[in-house]
Amino acid sequence: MPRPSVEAERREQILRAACAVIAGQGFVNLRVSDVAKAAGVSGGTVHYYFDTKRDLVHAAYEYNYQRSLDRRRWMLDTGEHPVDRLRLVVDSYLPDQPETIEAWKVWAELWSQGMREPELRELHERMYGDWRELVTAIVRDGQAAGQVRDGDPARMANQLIALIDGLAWQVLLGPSSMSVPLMRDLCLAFVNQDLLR
Amino acid sequence: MPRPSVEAERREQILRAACAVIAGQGFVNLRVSDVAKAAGVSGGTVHYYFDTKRDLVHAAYEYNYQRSLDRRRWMLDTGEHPVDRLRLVVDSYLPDQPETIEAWKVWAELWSQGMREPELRELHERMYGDWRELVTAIVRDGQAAGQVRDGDPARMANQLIALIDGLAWQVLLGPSSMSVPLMRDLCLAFVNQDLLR
Amino acid sequence: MPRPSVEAERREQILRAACAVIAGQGFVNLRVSDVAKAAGVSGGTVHYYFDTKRDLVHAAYEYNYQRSLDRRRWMLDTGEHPVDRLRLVVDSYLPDQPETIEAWKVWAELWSQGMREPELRELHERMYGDWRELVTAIVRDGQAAGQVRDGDPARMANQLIALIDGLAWQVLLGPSSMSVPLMRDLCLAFVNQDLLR
Amino acid sequence: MPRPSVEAERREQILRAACAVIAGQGFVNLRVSDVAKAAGVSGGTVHYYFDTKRDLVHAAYEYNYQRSLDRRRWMLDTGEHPVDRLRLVVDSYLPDQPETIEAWKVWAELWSQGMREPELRELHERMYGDWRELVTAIVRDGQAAGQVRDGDPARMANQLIALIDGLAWQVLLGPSSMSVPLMRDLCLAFVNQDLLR
DNA sequence: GATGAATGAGTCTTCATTCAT
DNA sequence: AATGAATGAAGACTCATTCAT
Repeated sequence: MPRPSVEAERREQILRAACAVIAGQGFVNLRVSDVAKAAGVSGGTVHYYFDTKRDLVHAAYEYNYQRSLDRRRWMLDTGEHPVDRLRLVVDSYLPDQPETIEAWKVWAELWSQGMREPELRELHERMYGDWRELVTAIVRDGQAAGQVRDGDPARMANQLIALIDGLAWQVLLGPSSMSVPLMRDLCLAFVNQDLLR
Repeated sequence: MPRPSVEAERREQILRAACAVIAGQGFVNLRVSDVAKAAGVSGGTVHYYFDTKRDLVHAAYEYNYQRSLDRRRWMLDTGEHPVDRLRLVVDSYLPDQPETIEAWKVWAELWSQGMREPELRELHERMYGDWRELVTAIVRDGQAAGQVRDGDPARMANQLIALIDGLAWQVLLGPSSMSVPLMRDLCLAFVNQDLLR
Repeated sequence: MPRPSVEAERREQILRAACAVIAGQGFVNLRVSDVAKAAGVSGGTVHYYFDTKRDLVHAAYEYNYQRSLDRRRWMLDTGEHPVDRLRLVVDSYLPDQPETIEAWKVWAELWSQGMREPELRELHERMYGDWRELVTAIVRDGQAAGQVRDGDPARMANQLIALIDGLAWQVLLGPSSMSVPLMRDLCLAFVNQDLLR
Repeated sequence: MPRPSVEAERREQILRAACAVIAGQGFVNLRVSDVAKAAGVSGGTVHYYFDTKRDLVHAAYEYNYQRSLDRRRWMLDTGEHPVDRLRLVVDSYLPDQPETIEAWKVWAELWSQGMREPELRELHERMYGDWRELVTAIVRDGQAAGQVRDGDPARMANQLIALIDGLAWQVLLGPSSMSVPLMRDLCLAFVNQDLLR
């Protein structure tokens, strides 16, 4: 009697481990045996689920993205005003929780690798495009509600996102030079000054 | 009578090659034999100048930074008004020339690795701190000249830098989604809207 | 159901090969690929069982010692008179069989390396101490049986062992100058003259 | 005006350094650059005097032997009675002075390598033969003087030498288990008991 | 005579991948 | 479905040796 797919569960367990390892030691230092150990399975098992290291890592990037999205999906459906949703975007992006930090680090690895590998670049463009669209939509909603200035919503979204990204890197690389509260402050200041009417 | 030591020259030749390789294929895929080939020397020679691959790469990051700095040093000494200097900052940072793109990619690798290796993090903090200081100084000059708004110049510099960084990543990762002209436009818009009086 | 772990067996197979290689070409010329070839496994496999060349060689020295001990253990339990047991010691130590010669050569390498490496020195001291103790015990038995002269048994044992060692080196280094029968003769003469009552 | 052979002097300086390095870290770990550094010359210079590492090391063994011989030559010409000369042999062989210890260690390396390399084996046989002959001559003198027992002087010399060698190894490898005074004691006891009339 | 920059062959070691069980 | 023993290709690093100066 086949158990209701142990496979799906095991697969996710491995992907979770892979994200933790990527965040912890970076893709450069990732050995599939590390992932195996972190997942509590044998090296052979990892290859049972993922043909190559490459497949494993790509799947992990995808998984990391989906998880991030799931964590933020409520933001979209919340009844909050668009302006508040914009602020939630900022807050939800702050690398201040273990979860968020891990996600950020995995994301950062994808960026780094995406510069070289076309396939990863595509993956990234898809994900980043979604994200851009999501923020753009909020801006557009804000304009419709008369809370956000006129202007190309895509431009505004891009500026906000870039600001967040740039500051997040600063936080990840030098908490002493750029703290999470300061990052938050600078982002919200931008929202107030440049986006709100 | 010692020959006019060829060491400094050869060392730089190797570092130049290392930067090219890092930019071209990333640190992950860098083999010291690649650097050797790019520099037109033997693998042994690379190790004659750099004990380990690690040393080589760290020195390359440092070299990349110094070169970037040298390329921009004129900006500091130019007689331009502070406002124009701010615009030069933006322009000089655009990943639009082979040179700048290479520098950006190497810089990006350093960020990625800096997240894991304390020594590289320190290197990065030193460099990034310099850069932050440089932009802050221009903002301060602008305020003194009555061209730039009041407000904490460090905050303003951080915002501008973060915006540039975030957009540069977008350009490097997806020229189709974010072009250099658009990046320039968004940065200058920020300067006009948020920094200028 | 785990296979009846093949590890112990394979490990020994590799150690056997390592001893053969050490005896055949010396530690200086030992490449782990030689050991692999001699053991009929891949180079990777050797490293699967021994992290480093160093570990491999140390384990081989230990193995060589244990094997020597096993080969001689019967001497201890034999019902022979102590005097005959002393003669057996001499005989069992003669480098006259392929087996004994190999053991001697490995032992000699350990001596040589033991002069530099503290860890090997310790290993040697432990082994050599055992051996010294073993011979001392026989001498003591001989004294109890009234067959061996009075005197410090440890002194006597040390003299006999040193004589054997010194002569064995001569045999190994110059069979033409020192033959096995002559070595035997000189050792037994010492036993008769200096140890027996 | 050619200086009266700087070469011979420089050559010896290098050989002295080579012996020190061999004694200090063993042949296995000897790099010719180590010898160069110890001699205070460049690596190139070592090769100017010795074509290959092999040549260098062989010459060092030879040099070590000659130096040992020079140090002991007075023993042969001394007016002492043969019996006292035998005791001098023992004393001069004790590894108790930095000089003697170094010589012993180099000698030990030669033994170790001699087991594999025919050329070194020959070198060793020549040296060891000399030494054997020297001790044999003293024994023979002693017999002629009526101080030493009858019997084959070569046998006696071989026993004494082997005893010395075996004990010297014990001292070099484990000063805690075999001290120089004890070594001396055991050797002299052998001389008294077995050689003297 | 002496130097030290340059070389490249030689090895250890790592690790993704395979596969018998 | 899972294991882990075994593999072998890949790559960092060492070091004896060469040679232009």
